[in-house]
Amino acid sequence: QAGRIEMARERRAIRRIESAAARQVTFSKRRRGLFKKAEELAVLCDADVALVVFSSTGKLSQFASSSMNEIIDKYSTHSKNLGKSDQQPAIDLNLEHCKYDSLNEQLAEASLRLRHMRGEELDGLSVGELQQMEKNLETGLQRVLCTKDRQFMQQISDLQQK
Amino acid sequence: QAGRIEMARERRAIRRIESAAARQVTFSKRRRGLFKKAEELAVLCDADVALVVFSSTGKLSQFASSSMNEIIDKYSTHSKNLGKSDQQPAIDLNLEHCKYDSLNEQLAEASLRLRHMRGEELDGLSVGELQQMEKNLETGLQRVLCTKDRQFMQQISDLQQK
DNA sequence: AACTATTTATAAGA
DNA sequence: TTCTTATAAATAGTT
Repeated sequence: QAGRIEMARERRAIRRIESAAARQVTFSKRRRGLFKKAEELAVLCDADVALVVFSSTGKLSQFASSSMNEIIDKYSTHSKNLGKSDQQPAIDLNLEHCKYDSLNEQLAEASLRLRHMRGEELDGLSVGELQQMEKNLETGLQRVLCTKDRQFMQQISDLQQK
Repeated sequence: QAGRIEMARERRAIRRIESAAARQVTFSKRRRGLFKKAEELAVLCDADVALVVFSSTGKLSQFASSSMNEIIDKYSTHSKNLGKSDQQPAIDLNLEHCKYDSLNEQLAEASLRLRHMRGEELDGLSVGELQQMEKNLETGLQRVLCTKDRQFMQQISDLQQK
């Protein structure tokens, strides 16, 4: 019985189903079963249950006996208080939402700075900003030159050792 | 059949179990089953599954096929992008998710490039890459200097007109 | 915790 | 996807 799972007709080991079609069919069936069980547990036992499933194609399904955000918050608090903090700092949903919004802004800002560094789209900048960039570019250039020289010398001494 | 659930010996309606003792026993049994099913779905169908359960006494159990925080993160992103409709999965969830992922990658890449331009974290770079950067920096510097000069001259001619 | 009668879940096929 | 059906698994009540 070990290594076997619920089945019918034939027994199937618990391993990734290779055929994408069969995997999809099984996913459909089992997902329905899992969600049903989740809800039943919540109702019968007065438990708070949250279930999030992403299919292998990235499609989301979810169930929450109360509010998903509430449960996640509760989970975060709980795991934070355990000190054990499984991974990252506990998840603050609001923080996460902001993250997505600000990601776009940060990326826009970073790529604008990069274009500036390449000397593009400089027209809107003030003289002070241009001077600051000049300073940054000169510093960067010096460091790149130093690093390049160091690498050349390293290569030379490597060759001399042979 | 409606309103009935998996059972044995006797059928039981899906309602909160009043007796605390019986509720606790059922909770134990069903929780085990639910977690098993969750894991099986994840393995068989290559799905990402997160399950959080609080018992009626407030005790936490959890299962996550990968990292709980990662899944919650993913969920947050999705539901954020879904806007109000927090039930039905949207058709382009996958697209949204990819977008978020790639946003992070792009931002990471952009900020690394910026640090390189400032002469930081150069040690991993090849001589060829360093030479390319040197060229870019010099070009950028030239353009910044030209723009700065142009702005100075503009200021002077502005003053002369007054 | 273990048992077991019975109901569900589900794999395969249509 | 849905239906059917044979069979495995889950589980309610009991011990």
